[in-house]
Amino acid sequence: MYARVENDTKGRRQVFEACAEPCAIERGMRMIGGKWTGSILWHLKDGPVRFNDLSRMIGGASKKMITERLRQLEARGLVRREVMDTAPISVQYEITDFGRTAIGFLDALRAWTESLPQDTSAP
Amino acid sequence: MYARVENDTKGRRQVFEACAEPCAIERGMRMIGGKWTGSILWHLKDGPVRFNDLSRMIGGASKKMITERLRQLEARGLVRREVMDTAPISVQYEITDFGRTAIGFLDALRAWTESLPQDTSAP
DNA sequence: CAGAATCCAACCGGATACTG
DNA sequence: CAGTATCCGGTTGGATTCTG
Repeated sequence: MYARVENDTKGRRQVFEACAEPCAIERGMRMIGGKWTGSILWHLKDGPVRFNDLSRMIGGASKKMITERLRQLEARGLVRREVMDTAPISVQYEITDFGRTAIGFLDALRAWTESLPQDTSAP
Repeated sequence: MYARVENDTKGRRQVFEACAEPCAIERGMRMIGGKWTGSILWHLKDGPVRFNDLSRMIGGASKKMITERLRQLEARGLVRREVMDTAPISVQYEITDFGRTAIGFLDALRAWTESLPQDTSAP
């Protein structure tokens, strides 16, 4: 089981892939290398965050993207979604223990990127 | 200097970006998270490899993609291209010292991916 | 051998508007 | 607040053909 094909509400074909790539590097990249995926995981590392807060933390990504990536991370077991019974409604996203196993790698990546010469920004 | 815009031979707009993303995770991902980029770097870690050999090592990627990614890695200083004076012509790609600084976390990624349950493949 | 050129369908992702 | 739905232009990347 490596690729899952479903139809969305309008019957359009949607492909979810766990990646059939034999190279571990490549599979890993497709697991957490998607646009915004790493950032989301990173911003969840210190505790649960609500949807709109996450949206604000990751400036540049549209809500659509954030939602898509969160759903993907949830399906892969890296993130947990929890609906709080408040008014107005609020939803919390939390990194799972499994998700946390990826933080080490992400931190190595962060360190590497920040060490680059043309780099003068904050994480 | 973060985005460079050029026109190709047919005057079509081409955008090369060093990524203006303020988040280091995100920038890093765009630096080495492109499709096949990590794999290429990984397969160069043990010494110079020729174009077609690389192509064969990374089954699934078209020559077009390999070429594109190699050019990108070269432009970013992670890889060196060397034309050997032989007949027929042969070209070697070699990882630079700078490129080698990325191998650490690529290996962390590999280890993480291989530890995943549904994983039964070789790198 | 090591690409470059061209074509084109599929996918991506931002903008916008709407909802319970 | 936390999304969903829809539109749509731009980009991606595979297939194919050609070349020095």
